This record gives sequence, structure tokens and C-alpha cells, in this order.
Amino acid sequence: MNIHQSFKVACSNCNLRELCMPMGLKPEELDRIEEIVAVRRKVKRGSALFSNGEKFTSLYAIRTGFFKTCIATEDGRDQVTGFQMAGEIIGLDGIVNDHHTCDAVALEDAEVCVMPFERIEEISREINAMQHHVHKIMSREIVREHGVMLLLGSMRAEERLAAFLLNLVQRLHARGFSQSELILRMTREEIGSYLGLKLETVSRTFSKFVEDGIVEVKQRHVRILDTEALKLIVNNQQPCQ
Amino acid sequence: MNIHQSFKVACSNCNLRELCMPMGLKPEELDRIEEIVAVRRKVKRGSALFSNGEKFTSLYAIRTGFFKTCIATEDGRDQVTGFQMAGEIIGLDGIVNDHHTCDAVALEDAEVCVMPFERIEEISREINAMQHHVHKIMSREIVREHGVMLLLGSMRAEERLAAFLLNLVQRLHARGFSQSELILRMTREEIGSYLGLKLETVSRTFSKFVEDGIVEVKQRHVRILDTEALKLIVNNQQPCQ
DNA sequence: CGACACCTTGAAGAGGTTCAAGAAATGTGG
DNA sequence: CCACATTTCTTGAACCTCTTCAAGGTGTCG
Repeated sequence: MNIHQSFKVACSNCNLRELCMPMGLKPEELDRIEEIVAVRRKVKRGSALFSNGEKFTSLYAIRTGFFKTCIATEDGRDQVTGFQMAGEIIGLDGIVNDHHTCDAVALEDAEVCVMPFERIEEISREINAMQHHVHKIMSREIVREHGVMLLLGSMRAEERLAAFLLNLVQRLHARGFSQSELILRMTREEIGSYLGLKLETVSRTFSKFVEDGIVEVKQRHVRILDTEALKLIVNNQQPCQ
Repeated sequence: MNIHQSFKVACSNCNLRELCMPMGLKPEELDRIEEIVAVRRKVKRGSALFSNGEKFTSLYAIRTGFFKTCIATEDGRDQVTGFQMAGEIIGLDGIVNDHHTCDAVALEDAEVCVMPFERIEEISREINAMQHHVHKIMSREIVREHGVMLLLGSMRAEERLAAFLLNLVQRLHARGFSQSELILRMTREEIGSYLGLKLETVSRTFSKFVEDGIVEVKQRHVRILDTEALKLIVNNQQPCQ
């Protein structure tokens, strides 16, 4: 186990506070919440924070780095179920059966706050805002997945990739990054798995966007030139119509 | 509002107890939990229990009947995100933004137990088993949706329909119905929407299964003749190979 | 009984996949 | 720091699955 206990964790000083914690707490409640994070843990690029079948103990708040979650079946199917970045919570899948049902793999060197779930439940019982926050986080994940189902169930390749790019850049922007430039931390194959497409289709669709002057792509570096065009594509209309 | 307050609700006598409530409670805890269900509500076939945009107040435990949940976008997309039957909980999507983000429509006359979410949170703070049960229900929904993403992202039409049938019949069996016979409460179009297929493809795939002697289909009445063949199809192998 | 919703089936076509080859980037060990 | 191996990405061509469009059949409900 690659667990690094660093100096005293302080959520109240964490600049991701708004992303992963309830707002508007009283000072004494804040103190209690600090107790949730047991330790921080570093995860090297390519290695798993947790894996399918592993005993569930904790949720993880991502401090730095970028993850994918994916499920693999015996018959060789593999599906990326999400990409997670700083301030997002992973591990919720493990609650229901006390074991994780997916793998969480770091796509770049990462650090997470380990939050033992028993402690979360304990503090949720004391602090209403915390309880509601936990419920909201889980509900948000359910709603996010509804969106993915809509994408997988009803969109064509261009629409899927456009929606994917808009979603990524919007989340990055909320974290202070550019609205128009991003670096993909995942391969074309991983994008394809998430979007229900083959990597060749992802590549071709990128090329089409470049031809149409909607984006610039240099390997994993993407610059969005025409956000509106992407939105029109997602909304099932032809750009420039 | 079509709300019917019936005589005193009694979860402890409800035969769906094991499906929608935590197990192993002390008698005094059971009494508290009875307080959760405010009223029961009947929903006519074709009408909505709740709709997108509606204020979120309660979760609903299905007592009888069958629902679909679906999301619709302005540009005319429509995606069935799930089918729910007796003992299952719906409404979790509404927690995060205090408003529902999907429609829950009864596919046959139904009755639900209305559980005001504030009361659920209140009792969850007092009874650990209840708290954990709520967490499990939400986690289960997340895991279920992972499975749908796998289906939509990586399966072909036959595999999707086979997985769908096996899932339905398994849930019905857990409720005391047949392992091999079922009545579909939804149209081909609704099945198609859920599975990311057109209704014609659903119909054709049913016909293929009939030709292969795997199922009998008479409109919405389905009899599964060869469960193993369906499992082989889902596992990406040719039946009889 | 007639109207309407739902289901089935055929034929043509589109979108995405598969297979293949080569180019570009990245990592590794000497 | 360079050469080589490996991974990742791009592009073309043939193919296949699912969709689209169309027509007709079946079942249901007022």
C-alpha cells in the first residue's frame, strides 16, 4: 500500500473546499469535518486507487490529478464510466455491497484525501449540512450518469465528442483553467470507451472538427475555436445553418 | 394533485419490507420508520408521478405497478433511463438540485409510498441502519447505471436485448414471479430508447430470438425457453458453439 | 365496428467498425 | 543524449450493423 501520511490535513485551508465540502458551516462544525480526512494518499500515473472486488472502506476526494473509472467483465468488455478531476469524489460504487465494483486508475500522478466512510456517516448524523451534502454528491452522480445514458443512447459520434469536449472544458473552467484550451489526460481509446466508439472513430471525428475549423488538435492538446459550433452539434443541428 | 390518504400505513406489515427497508431493526426503531411514509399515492397508467423541473420533496417506494423514468431534451431527444417495479425507490435524481431532472411515468396503474425526504434525513440521523440503507440505495442506483453504460457502450443489439430480458426476469423472479415468463409493460419503442436502439431493431431482434428458439413472443407476452442461450449471447459468445 | 396505437417485416442507405499500414510521440536503456 | 522499442494516433478501404423509410398486420378500446 502506497499510503503517505502527510502533516495535519486542513480542509478549511484547502482551495478545493467549495468543490467537495458543504458551504456555510459554523466554525465548530468545520472543526468536526476536518476529522473526516484521515490521510492523504498519492497515486502514481497508471496505478489504481482501488480496484474491482476490493473491500470498500473510504470515499476519496481528488486533490490533484486525473482519474478514470472503468468496469471490466470476464468476457473482455471494458467500459470507462467516467473521468474525474480535482474536487470530485470517487468510490461511491463501493457502498452498496461493501466492495468496489470498478477500477479507479490515475491518468496522471495524483493525490487524494482518504475519507473513511464510517467517519462520514458518523459526522453526517451530527451535522445536517454534511448529511445533505453527502446525499447531494450521490444524487449528482446519478444525474450525471443519466446524461451519459442520453449520450450513449441517442447521440451520433460527432455529437458525443462535442458533448464530451464541452463537458470537460466546462469542468476545467470551473477550476480556473481556460475555457478554450485543454490537455486530454486520456488516450483516444479511453475516450472511445467512454463514448461508446472505437478509437479510430474518435480520431476521425477530431479530424473532422479540425477540417471544419471548430478545434485545433495536436495530439492531446486541444484548443476550441468555436464553442458555439460544438453546442449546435450537441443540439442536433448543423453548425452555420 | 391526485393524493389518496389511505388508512394508517404500516411498513412492518408490508410484504415489500425486505426490498425497500433496512433489515434487523429493533421494534422501537421499526416504529420510527413507520413515520417515514406520509401517505400513499395512486398513479394512473400513463400519468407522471413527477416530472422534470418539478420541486423535489419526496422519494417514492413503489408498492404496485411499473414505471419508466426518462429524460427529454429541448432538441427532441428522449432517453428512457430505467424501468422500476414494486419495492424499488424512485426520485433520487431530485436531491442534488432540489428539483427533479426526469419524468417518472406509470406504465400501469400504480401505487407508491410517499416518503418526504426531510423526514428520511431526520430519521437517518437517529437510526444508523436507516442511514446506511439510504446510502446503499443510492449507491445501488449508481452501480446499476454503470451496468447500463456498459450495455450502451459496448454491446450489440442482440446482446442488449438479451441482457435486458435477463435483468427483467431476474428482478421479477426476486418478487415471486416466474423465471421464464414475463409480460412487458412497455412498448418496443420504450425498450429501444432504453437500449439505445430503434423500435424496429428491437422487434427484429425479438424475431431472431424466436427463430433461434430462445424465446416465444406474443406481443408483450414473453416466454424464455433457453436462459443459457441468452446468457451466452450477453457474454459475447455464439450460442451452441 | 371503426379508429388508433402498436408491432412486424422488407429494402435501401448511412454511420461506425474492422483491418491494415504508416506516422508521430513517448519511454527506455546503453 | 541518442537509438530503438513501444505506445499512441491518423488515415484509407471494405464491410457490417443498425437505421430509415415504407407498407401492412395485429390488437385494443371507446
